[in-house]
This record gives sequence, structure tokens and C-alpha cells, in this order.
Amino acid sequence: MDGVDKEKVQRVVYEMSKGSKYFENEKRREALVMQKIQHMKSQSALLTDSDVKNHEKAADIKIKNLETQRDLSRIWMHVDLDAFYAAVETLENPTLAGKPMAVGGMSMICTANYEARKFGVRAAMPGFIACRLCPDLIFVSPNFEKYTSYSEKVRQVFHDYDPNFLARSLDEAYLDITDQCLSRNMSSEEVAEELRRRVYDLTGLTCSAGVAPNRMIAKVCSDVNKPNGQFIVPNDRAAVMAFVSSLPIRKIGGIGKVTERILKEVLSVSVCEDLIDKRGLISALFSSISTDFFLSVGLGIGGSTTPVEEPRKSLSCERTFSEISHEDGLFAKLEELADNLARELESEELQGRTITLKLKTATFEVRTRSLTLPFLVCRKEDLLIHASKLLKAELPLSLRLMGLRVSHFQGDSSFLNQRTLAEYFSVGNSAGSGSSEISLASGSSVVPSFTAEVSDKSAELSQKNGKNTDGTNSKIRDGTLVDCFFQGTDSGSALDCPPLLKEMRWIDDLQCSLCKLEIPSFLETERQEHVDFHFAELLQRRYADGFDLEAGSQGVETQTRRHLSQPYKGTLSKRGHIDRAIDSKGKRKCLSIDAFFSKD
DNA sequence: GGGGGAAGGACCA
DNA sequence: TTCCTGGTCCTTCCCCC
Repeated sequence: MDGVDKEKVQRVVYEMSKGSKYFENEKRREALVMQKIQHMKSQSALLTDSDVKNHEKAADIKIKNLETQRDLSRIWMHVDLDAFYAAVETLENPTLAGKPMAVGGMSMICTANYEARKFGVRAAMPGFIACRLCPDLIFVSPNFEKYTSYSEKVRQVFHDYDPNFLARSLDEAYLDITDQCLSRNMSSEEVAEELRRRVYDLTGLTCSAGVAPNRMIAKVCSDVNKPNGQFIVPNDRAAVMAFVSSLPIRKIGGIGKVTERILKEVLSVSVCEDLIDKRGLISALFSSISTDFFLSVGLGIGGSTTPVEEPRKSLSCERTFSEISHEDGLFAKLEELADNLARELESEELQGRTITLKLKTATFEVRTRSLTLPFLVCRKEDLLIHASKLLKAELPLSLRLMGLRVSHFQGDSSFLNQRTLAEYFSVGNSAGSGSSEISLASGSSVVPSFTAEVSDKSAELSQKNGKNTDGTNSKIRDGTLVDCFFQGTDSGSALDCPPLLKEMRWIDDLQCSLCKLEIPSFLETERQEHVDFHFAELLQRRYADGFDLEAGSQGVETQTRRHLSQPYKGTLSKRGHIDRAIDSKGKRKCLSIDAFFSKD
């Protein structure tokens, strides 16, 4: 931004943050980056000329490969609305026009209009610092409903130019305008001008556009003549290379403050062209994925085909608050988050297996603690049970932020179409249950359990060696089989997984009957284990207040998940004990089944 | 060596 | 007085097979 007294801005920001906890944390992070840079420098110093030459050769092969992927047949446009939130607020309240204004509050600013930017006020700047930079700054609270409704209008226009346009946020999108240009015999420049005019006519908002053969370059282009302008890089290799050659690496999406510093300080790379010149060192010092990325940046290649829409990977909720150190207060916050997140999960019809607790301490240190369960969860109660354990383990704490995330969603879409247990049993066991057997527990409640045979060979081998020998996880102790886990049906497994298992999923309406579960007679049998797969969850629920099954070995989980998608976690001993269970104090417990079920 | 989980961090809007 | 939120991806470390 021209006309900004950068030095003054830096000085004010420094003066205002100096000595604060935030500042101290920044210094800590800065030291870590420096350490990383030093480490990479020393690694670089160890490289011989021939090392670098060899890496250069490897990079050349990569470059050759990348060149074959260069696609100049599509015309991409990146559209970015100018100071979007601020512009919407000004449209709704014209008295704000021409005055420095920021959307956000004293703690943080979402965006600032161009008048405010002249003072150095920027998005992601705390409001109190912005106030110092620009004492007349007007604050407006964000109103996302309003922005969403404007965004929808703008998207109507986008849709006319590319029905498959990619919306990146409320104020940004990528459009493939190739067909528009061809069918209407218009240049990309004309299309961009027309689109921007239509957006303005419909909403009163101005936007900037960038046009290039791929999204990576188009994104950079939209920034060139911002605000209310456009810039075009023609679909021509030489033009792309010329544009990229002097382009500062920081302009590229994916290269942020830290990466920029590392590239500059370790490799003296500052513009994209340097990435090709330094390909040998890059290949030597960075991972293959990072090297590929840096090389494609140097070549101006990136994102020319329409990507397939990926399903969501995680869903989270986090809140910043004024410092809390009291346990009750922390758990109350957690409950709020669990409640919020459960609602979100419900509205998106998602269930996940991994729960991640995010904590930001009063000193701005960020910690995450996660837990992957053997079953899917989405209800508030379940989130809370597991997240509470994660939180408990971190106490005492003084926090300024807490967040909760669920990920590891059930990827297999067929899983979602599976029948519930209730449905399964209401139509009988006719659907290809194969080798499975259904045994009913005594009493009226219908409880499925599975039969799995443990091969004699496996048991023998286990007995002989005292450990697993053939990929199974059965163990022999005192002449009886304990620690028996399920595995898949591929050859070599001793335990056979009934296809029935794939028909199951945890459902709430079965919880009552699950609580009446009785352990069938398998405990007395010699060479046969019937394990009800609801058992693990039953235990989890039963001891929700701090009694946890110790995780089975990771390998077992892996195996089990791979084949069954519903792993059994925990250990059930043949002699009727719940073995290796851990209570809330971390003590290992051994309960008899009788004792377990006689509780309350 | 590869797969998976945990933790941390970079980056983006 | 006061430094966000929600998401993705990558890396590193470690365990287990």
C-alpha cells in the first residue's frame, strides 16, 4: 500500500506489544524459526559439490515431468472482492464512506477499508493497535449474515461465467472462463471487465480479477491492480515465465512468512526464478513434496484442471476468552464447545473417530491433545466424555482459548448406508452372514455376538513362543487364551471376521439393550471366542466417569480397522476378566465379569 | 519400510 | 486492558507389523 509510513507502523506495533505475553510467545516462536534456519544452513554446508550436482539431476527430472503437466489450454480467472466486509458495511451505511473504518473489535480486526489501510491498519491486527495507528478509526461489528447474502448475489454472476466455479471464501472465487471466451468470441480481458461490471451493477461492490492459464498465477494476478482492477497473463509459456521470473516468492499462495524467511536466509531465494536456479539445494534440503511444490512455483505451473470436490476432513469449534484457570470454568467451556460442535456435526450428518482438544495457554502456547476411538462419535455426551479426559490430563491450566475438533470421519460411504442393528434383526439374518453365527444372550433382549475360531496352530505357536507369531494377537497365559483380538479374513489370520460385522453400526436406540448385555457362554468354551463388538463401547459408556479401556496395540487396531472398519479395542480375557483396563487414576484394574455387571 | 496415530506448525481467508 | 476462527496440509516422531 503506497503512502504508508511502514517504519512508523512497525514502531507503533512494537511499542504496543513489547513485553506482553503475546510478544514473549512471538519471540519464542521466532527463536524456533531461527533454530530451524540454522539447522538447515549447517545441513547445507555439509553438502559436497557432487551431492548438489546429483540433486540437480534429480530436480531436472522432476522439472521435465512438471513441464509435461503444463497445461496452457484453460483460462482461469481469480476474482477477489475489494475490502469485502468493509465495503458491504459502507453500502449499508453510506455515512462511513471516505472515513477510516475497520470491521472487527478491540481484540481483532477482520478487515479494514482503504482509508484505514493508509494508516497501516490491516486485517488480522488487534484493534487496540489499530486505534493507536489511526485514532479516528471507526469500528463496526462483523455481521456474517449480511456478508453471506451479498456473497450469494455475487456468486450468481460467477455462476453465469462458470457454473462449476470454485468458491474459496465469501469474497473470493476461481472461474474457468475458457468456454465463455470461446463461445462468445471474447478475450479474457473483455470477459473479466464484463464480469466485474456486472458484479458492481448488481451489488455496488467492486472487485479485482486476475487471469492466467492456471489458478496459482491467476491468484497472484488479481492482486496486481487491486482495488477495482485486473491483470492478465496470456496463455503462453514465455509470458508465464516472464511474469514469474521476477515475482517475489511471498506472493505465491502457500509461501508464508516462515517459508519466505527460510528460502531467503538459507538459499538466498527471493523471486520465483531463484527456485529453479537453486533446484539442487532445494532438492537436497526439502522433502520430495516440498521440492515438487517449489519447482512448480518456479515454472509457473499450478492448478489448471478443475479439482474434484473433496469431502470435509474435520469440523471444529474454538473460543477465545479472558483467562480461565479454575477447573470448573474450564470444564464449563469444554461443555459449551462440545454442545456447539455436536450441533454442527448433527447438521452436517457427520460422525468421526478422532477428537482433538486444542488449548492455548495464558502465555499463548498452543497445545493439541487428540484421541482416536474405535468407533464413531457425534453426540455431545460422547465428545465430552473423551475430551474431558484429555483436558483432565493437562490440569492445572490457565487458558485463553479452547477448541474441539472431530476428524477421521467415516470415509467409506457404503458405511452410511448400512442397516442399523435394529433393522438388521428386524429382517432376520439373511443377508449373507456367511460364516458368522448369531447367538442370543439369555433374556429377551436381542444381542448379537460373533463367532471367531482361533486356530489350533495359532494357539500352539503362541504358546511355544510366548508371543504372536502369525499376525494374530492371541496370547497364552496359564494355559488359557487371553488378549484375543480380531483380525481380518485374509489368509493367515487365525480369527475369522464375519461379514455381518460390516452390517453394524453404533446406534443410540440400542444403548438400553446394550446395557442389559449379558456375556454369553463363550467364556467357558475352550477354543472359541465369541466377542460382542459392542463390548468396547459398552465399557466406555459404563465407565464414562473415568474408567477407560487401555488401547489395544496400535498394530492390532490398524489391522482391525483395515478389515473391519469397526475395531474392537481393549482386552477381554478368556477367564471372564476385563483385563488391562485403566481407571481414572491411571491404575490398571482387573474386574470379573460378574463384578462388572453387578455394579449399580 | 510402510501405515497409522499424535503433536506441532505453516498457511490461508 | 486488549492479538481471531476454522480449516487443510505437511512434517516429525514413534510404535507396530
